[in-house]
Amino acid sequence: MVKPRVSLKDIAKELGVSISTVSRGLKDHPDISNELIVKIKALAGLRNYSPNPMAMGLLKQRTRMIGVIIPDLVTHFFSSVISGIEEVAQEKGYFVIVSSSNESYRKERENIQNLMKARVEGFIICLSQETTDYSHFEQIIEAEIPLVFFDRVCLKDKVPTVVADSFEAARGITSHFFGNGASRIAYISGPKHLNISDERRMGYLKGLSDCGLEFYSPYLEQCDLSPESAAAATLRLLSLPVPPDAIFGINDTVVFAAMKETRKFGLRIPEDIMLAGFTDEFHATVVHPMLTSVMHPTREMGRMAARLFFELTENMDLVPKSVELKTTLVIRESSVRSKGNERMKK
Amino acid sequence: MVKPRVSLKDIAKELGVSISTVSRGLKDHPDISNELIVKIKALAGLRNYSPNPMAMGLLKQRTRMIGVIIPDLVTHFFSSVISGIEEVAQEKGYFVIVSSSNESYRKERENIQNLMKARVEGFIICLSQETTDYSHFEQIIEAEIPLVFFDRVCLKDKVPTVVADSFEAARGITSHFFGNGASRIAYISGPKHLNISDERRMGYLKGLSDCGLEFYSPYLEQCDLSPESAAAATLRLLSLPVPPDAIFGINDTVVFAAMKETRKFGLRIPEDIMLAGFTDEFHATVVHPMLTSVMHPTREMGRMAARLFFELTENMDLVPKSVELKTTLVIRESSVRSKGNERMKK
DNA sequence: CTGAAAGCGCTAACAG
DNA sequence: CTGTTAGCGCTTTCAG
Repeated sequence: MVKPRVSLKDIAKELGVSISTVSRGLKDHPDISNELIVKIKALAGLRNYSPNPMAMGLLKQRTRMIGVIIPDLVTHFFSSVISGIEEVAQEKGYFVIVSSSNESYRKERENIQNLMKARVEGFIICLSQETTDYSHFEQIIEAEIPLVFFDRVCLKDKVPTVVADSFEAARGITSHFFGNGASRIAYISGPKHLNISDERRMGYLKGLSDCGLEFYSPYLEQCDLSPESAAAATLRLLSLPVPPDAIFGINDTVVFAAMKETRKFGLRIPEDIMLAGFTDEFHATVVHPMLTSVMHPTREMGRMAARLFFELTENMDLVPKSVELKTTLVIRESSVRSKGNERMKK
Repeated sequence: MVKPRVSLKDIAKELGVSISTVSRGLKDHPDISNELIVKIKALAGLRNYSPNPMAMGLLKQRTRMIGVIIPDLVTHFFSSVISGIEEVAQEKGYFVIVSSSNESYRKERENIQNLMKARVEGFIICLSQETTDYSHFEQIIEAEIPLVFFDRVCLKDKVPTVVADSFEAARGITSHFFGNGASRIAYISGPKHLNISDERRMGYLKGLSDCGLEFYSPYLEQCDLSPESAAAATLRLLSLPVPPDAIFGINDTVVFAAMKETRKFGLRIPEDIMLAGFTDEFHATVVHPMLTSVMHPTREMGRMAARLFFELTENMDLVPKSVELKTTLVIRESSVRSKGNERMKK
């Protein structure tokens, strides 16, 4: 097994002083003579001493670990948010333990239990798609363990949250479509109970009415966020007696699937039908035509979530803050009928 | 701060017995009376007791944490490998701490230092692109801390590794191109010192000679794995007096960039030039034309790395094992000139 | 059958 | 200026 690392005791013995002297010397305690401090530090450096975090943790009851639970690691959005979290966690000397719920409520609960057992100091969580019961979160709150939600959120009166301005963004996409000549605009949403589904739906409706368009309920489609289900929703839309001439989806993965389906259906993008997504993954510029998409400040979302988390650790009585991050509509080929691949910001 | 959790002491006090009795009761020690065991377990369950991992860690000198260092989290390949690692780690009751080196040698060293300080029980690492000096790895080995490499590897005589069959795969792509009518086959490689660059290059050369093609050195291009640098390499290839009629790249990201560049250059895929990638990301089927790619068993690579890791923790004297995982060439539109979007496996 | 005591590595209050 | 002691939560001899 692993070689035991040097401890204060080892150094103390080697120097012929007591353990506490070494401990103090290492932190420049004023009571220790300068020469001793120098000697202690020299030896500690030589032996590559570093304090045992478990001993410290036991003493201070702190693990410096944050538990992060996300629906899916294998996604540009989530992995990018995690980089953001990691960035500020590292600054603060914290480690991040990521567990994926795989969009499963059961797994989400399990992950929380496991991480609580591991004594993480708190949680940063994005709800699984299935989650409609919040008792496991209440449990965290009751144990007075810091908790922050991002993107998919709940219990906003008790828990700080970071989200994108979904409403505004969906409204923006809708009127962008309209401005480019579309009048039969469809939206493929996600599970109803998710805040992001709902807010984007509201923005969509507002966008329609802003443009003087009627809401036609078959144009409001739904999927479970998987490519397969998104493809099926797309097919339903395209098969309508009067099919839409523009579609946007709750995220880019959904729209990539819609894009494939549209092409299979024999329609041209954007000539026959315009497309736009949400999140602006790297791959939006890789597909052809390049995908118009609402760019999320994903890394910043992670950073912000971590910042809220640390605010909370410092003061658990804080009134839960809700941060809404601005998004940007990045217009690309998939929603512009005029020739030219312009790429302009809203 | 966090509420202190119940300890053995709390339960012991409440039951009017000693701490050691509770400790024994919880693990069905034969010396404890059955009724006491029942009472102890009941109360422990009620109070939601779980042993403090730091106390255990201090005692047993084990943290049950694995440090994983990868070049980049925001990539299908790496996040998928990590899911695989997490899967088996979780089975074994281990946690995974992921840090990204961002392809930086400096950061890679730092991450190792930090994780050693955190007393992870060992490492699973994929080298950063910049890494050519291996002293930080030697340090891990000397400390007798378990270490496993995957994908980008080094020190194979000392460290167990999991890689894909790069040589065979590159050879396969080359002859697939040839079989589909290409004769001027180019390869965009990555940094020279990476094993994956080199093995794929060797496979490419073997493939050429298998097909009776001459090696033409301008067709062996190189990039630093960024989309920008891949695009530049592509442009150099396309601007050659006699440009290639087929290109494959060291990974899909590179080829996505090549695809964009090719289109910008005004060439049709696959009519004018065929393309193929490595890794088979999800997005290979999203681009148009769909990308032929060498499918990596990414999740399995993670699982295998974790398995090797645990073998190592159980016996540090094991002879380092090198596992090579089979890949599959998934043929899609980007490399097939006949009409029809066939999708067949090799 | 059960309790007391030592020790894992460290800090901090209390003595000198 | 430096050492001793207690204690963080737990397991494990060693004594009852």
